[in-house]
Amino acid sequence: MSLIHAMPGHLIRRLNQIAVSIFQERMDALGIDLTPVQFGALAALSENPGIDQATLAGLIAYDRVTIGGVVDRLQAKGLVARAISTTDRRARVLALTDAGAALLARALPEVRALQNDILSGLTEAESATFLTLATKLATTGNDRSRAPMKLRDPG
Amino acid sequence: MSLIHAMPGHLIRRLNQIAVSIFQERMDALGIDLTPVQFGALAALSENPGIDQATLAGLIAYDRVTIGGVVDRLQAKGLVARAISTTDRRARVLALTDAGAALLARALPEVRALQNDILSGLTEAESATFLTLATKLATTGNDRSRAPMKLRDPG
DNA sequence: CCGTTTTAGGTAGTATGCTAATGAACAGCA
DNA sequence: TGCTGTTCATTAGCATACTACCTAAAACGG
Repeated sequence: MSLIHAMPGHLIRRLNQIAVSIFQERMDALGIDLTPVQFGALAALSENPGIDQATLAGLIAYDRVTIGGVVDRLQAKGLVARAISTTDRRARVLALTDAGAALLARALPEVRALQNDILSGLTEAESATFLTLATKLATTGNDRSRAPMKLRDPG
Repeated sequence: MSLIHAMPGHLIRRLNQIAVSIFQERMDALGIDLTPVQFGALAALSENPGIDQATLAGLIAYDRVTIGGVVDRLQAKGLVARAISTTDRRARVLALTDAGAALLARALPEVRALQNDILSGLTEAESATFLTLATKLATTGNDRSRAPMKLRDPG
């Protein structure tokens, strides 16, 4: 094989390409109009209703500019409600609408199932190992990313 | 942790984000104006001069539309020469310019070095395991991607 | 209370990464 | 030869993902 095919960077890029493709394929088959990123935002909002955009971005490690567009589209689809915070007029408070919660409930088991699909090339043991190592990499490398993950209540 | 943080899809997305960030950081420090994608294209062209865009896309698993824009920018920077094929007037024959070859030569050792940086959270043994599993995943999942890798001379 | 700094969100611009559709050209076959 | 199907590249459009910069507003220090 050639220069780049064995490079971790290229391999990771390929894995992401494959994972996104599997996600979209399954959602299309179900008639659910959600991207991986949009699903992530809905899932995070479901567990943390009432947070603002910056907090949401930190929870799922999205860029703060990117999250604006994502929320725009989720709002346009009627899945997320966005309101100016009563305690901080800069902030936009987010929450799932009923339609958003319903769509998430429909998508969630499918997304869970499709995660196994992403790892279908590996055995059970290999999958567990891969997840362990990937988690370790994502954790130790978190600060290297331009949009690091930030959990709430760091106290 | 929450719903999505343990999902392979999200983890892989994070790894890609981190890997791209490390790449850009290093290239910026060196004053080299190259994205990971552009570097991949240069590396593939270095080993396969004279191929057309579709072949290049297949070699490094880029979408065929995407490769057009990538080549546009590489050409604008004077790194790649693009000419209409003499044997197939649809095709665009690509090759590195001298400047492209020189820049690749300068970038290559740095990119090799930075791959270790991407895996710096893992031990030697863990890195080897991760690479083995990632390669297996990328290989078995290749056809699931919208832009599968296609090697030349499938005979 | 006032001035400085930080933070939330936005715009503009660039680069990937995809779909759908189009035009041009090639390849195969009756 | 001519018809059909395929392939190469491009365009338009959409969705991430980032930088740099901007405004408004909050937080902090004296």
